[in-house]
Amino acid sequence: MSLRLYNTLTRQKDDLEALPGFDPNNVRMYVCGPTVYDYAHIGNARPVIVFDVLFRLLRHLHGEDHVTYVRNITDIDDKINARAAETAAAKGMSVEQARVEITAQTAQQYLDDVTALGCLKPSHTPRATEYVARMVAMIGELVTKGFAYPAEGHVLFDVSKKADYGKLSRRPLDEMIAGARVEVAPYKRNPMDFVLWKPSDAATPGWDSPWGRGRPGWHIECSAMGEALLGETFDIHGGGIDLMFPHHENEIAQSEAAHHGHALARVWMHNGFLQVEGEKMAKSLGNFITIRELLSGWRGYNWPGEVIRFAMLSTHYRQPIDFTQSILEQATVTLRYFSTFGFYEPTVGPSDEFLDALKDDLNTPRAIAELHRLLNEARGHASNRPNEMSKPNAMLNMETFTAANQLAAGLMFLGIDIRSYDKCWVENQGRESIAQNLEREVEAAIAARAAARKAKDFKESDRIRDELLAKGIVLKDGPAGTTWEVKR
RNA sequence: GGCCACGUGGCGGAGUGGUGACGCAACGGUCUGCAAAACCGUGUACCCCGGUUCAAUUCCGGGCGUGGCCUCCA
Repeated sequence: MSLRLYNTLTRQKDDLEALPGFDPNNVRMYVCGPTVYDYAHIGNARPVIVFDVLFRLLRHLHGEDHVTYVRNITDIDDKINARAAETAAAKGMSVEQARVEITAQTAQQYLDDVTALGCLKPSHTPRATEYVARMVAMIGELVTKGFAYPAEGHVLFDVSKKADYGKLSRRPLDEMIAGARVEVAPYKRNPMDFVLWKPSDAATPGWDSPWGRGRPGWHIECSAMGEALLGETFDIHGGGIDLMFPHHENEIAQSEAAHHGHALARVWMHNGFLQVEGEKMAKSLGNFITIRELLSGWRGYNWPGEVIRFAMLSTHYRQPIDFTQSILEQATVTLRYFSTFGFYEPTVGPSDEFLDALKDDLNTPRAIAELHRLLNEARGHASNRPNEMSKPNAMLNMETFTAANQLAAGLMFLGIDIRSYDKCWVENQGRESIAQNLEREVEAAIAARAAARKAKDFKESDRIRDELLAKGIVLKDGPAGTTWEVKR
């Protein structure tokens, strides 16, 4: 089965490998990365996780050396400048120094956060400021070719020169103009013309250009970085659905205009929007959740990255997702079950059904359903062998082995290393010391309880069990003896 | 105001022109000193109103609801 991806351009699932120009030895993907001025929030996490799974799938299908993934870092932007101006005033440094400091710091936080969510490092993480020269050159080409014009220190893209402008979002130009609520800047020829370059005053970070000192517009950054690292045409361009217009539309206009009309990307992918507890996430509503916050304490728990990631992948990427404490709790329970059989270093790949689900437009919920099937298979067989069930590190026979192995492989494929999961949770509960001595202590207590039970001293045995329960240890009496686990 | 998505059982969430996956929760049972776990089993859903069709949750139209974009917010 080949990889099919829903393409916003065609509004259907396209077979990636069948698209003209696709080269299996050079698969290229670009995803719009963060603007680094503050902690990334949970909404930012969605595309990162989704396209990380796609990155892993592409590497699996075509080989690690044949896939290039670019996720940019926008480190020049008016919000950053505003933040930098504040910091500069407070610390008595130049705005440019402050900008460099803020963006470096925030970019590192971002990387730490998404790493905690199990995301691989992209092949390249270019910073916009490193490509200003290329942006200036590209803007120059657009002016020369008649697609752009300078006006009052700005350079604007003339959308009327691009006949198919609007083809991604499928909104005709006249309709956009009619519906526009924005006040049109007087120097624009056409209300929908957008900025490629804008002037900077002395207090604002800027670069020299043929049109004076200034800074690039947002859209041109991605066009320049994509071209520099992936070439004129690449395979997949991803991002949140809110970026479809105008950002991605404008990227297409600029890049195609600069590249003799050659397509920018073969497939455009957009992940759905995220809400929190049924509402739009907004600072004003008080439901703004950063990744850092989830990891370090939200609603009383330090949610492991694996849990956040799994919760995110339990909904198909194009569907809207309602991010709630409840989905985190459900993900926690599920991963705990999986962990029973997921402790193996997989020696086989994921099952075919698992891979087929992912190859069908990244259908992670279906892939997860397959993991449940594998769990049941592993369990079903184990249940016939009471001595070997329940305990995480139990020995399995060959039948259960394959299922358990495929389960572990599937989880690893999704970027979830179940082996670190229980450890994570124990640490969350602040029981690090217990984690180290846990096994010995608990085993000793279980032995004492077993002796009490044998002597029919149930008062004592219950006391021991309650004592362990108070420490968060749940005992389970099975036909083959007592096992235990850490209660969440 | 214009354009566009989504609306599946108590919750999460696939999918389909014709017996509606899967998981959690619930319920019954086996087991058990009790409980939990495990195992077996059970029930419950396709927003509303029209239309097309032999047949619609699935296609079309309208409505309602939620959300997105049109304001360099993933």
